[in-house]
Amino acid sequence: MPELPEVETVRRGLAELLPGKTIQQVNYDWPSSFPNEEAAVNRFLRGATITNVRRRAKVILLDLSSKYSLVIHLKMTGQLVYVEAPAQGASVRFGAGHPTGSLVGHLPDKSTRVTLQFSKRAGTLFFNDQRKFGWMKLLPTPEVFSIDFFKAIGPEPLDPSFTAEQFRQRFMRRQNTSIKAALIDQSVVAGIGNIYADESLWGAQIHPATLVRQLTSADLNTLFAELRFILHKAVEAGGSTDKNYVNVRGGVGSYLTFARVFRREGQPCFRCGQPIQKVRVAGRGTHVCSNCQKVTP
DNA sequence: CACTTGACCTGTCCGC
DNA sequence: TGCGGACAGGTCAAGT
Repeated sequence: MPELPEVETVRRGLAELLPGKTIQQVNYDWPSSFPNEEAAVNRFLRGATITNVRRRAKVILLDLSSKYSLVIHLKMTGQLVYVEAPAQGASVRFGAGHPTGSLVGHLPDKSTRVTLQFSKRAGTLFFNDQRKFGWMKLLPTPEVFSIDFFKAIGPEPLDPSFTAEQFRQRFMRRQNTSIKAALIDQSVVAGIGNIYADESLWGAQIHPATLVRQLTSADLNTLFAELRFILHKAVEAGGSTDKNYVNVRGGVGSYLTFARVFRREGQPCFRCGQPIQKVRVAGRGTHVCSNCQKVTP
């Protein structure tokens, strides 16, 4: 569920909190969540100071003074939550900022996979991941972008130098698939998942099942503009909290209060008033107004 | 090569 | 109330 806006929100939160902090203690309980050799952890993570916090696609990079980086993918249910307390535990106001109120939780909990405790009582970072799809990998900083994951990742959609022309070009080799499948394909453009694919396709009035080859240049130009608008709006809102997503303080994102189709099945379309439908496209639950998002003939 | 499907996991919800 | 199954959807491996 964390897509570009959620991961960027987490990155910003970490960037305010972590640089200058030194990792004193590391605890982990699930191999696939933390696939690192004990020796490497001792040499390059314990005792290292965090120097920088970066993002590429849906991945967060914590650069370390050891010249290694902790590369983090949250996948579906990953959370990075910081508390100003030692690792033995602390209360967190989960859901803070949500209109229905907040829930006080305690960390670590049963979804905690990795705990990083900082020295000089500088707090604790918890990596929680209910479904265990996410991971934290320790890699030499100069080599992080050489791993298989990054080799096939497309450009950053919010990079100011990324143009509509380049955006259209990226779809050339995905002519025979649906526009939704192409949009969530990370090798075409980075960072887009189910929420912002549906939202931007509604904005561009394109039905998600439309084949790429059926779209005109004008359609793709509109989609490019809508996608950038939606992603900017979502970053501004601190992302979307559907089920699991929280920011580094346990608070929720508010984009879904602006959402036009996502999780609005049965409710009236803001453009034409017809009920939003939930269908299946590219193997994903897909929200669409079939009245005003026409399949291009 | 282009494209689709299943696996990885756990929690929630729905029908019986 | 419990129980099985569908569903949630990011990425990769294996399939057509």
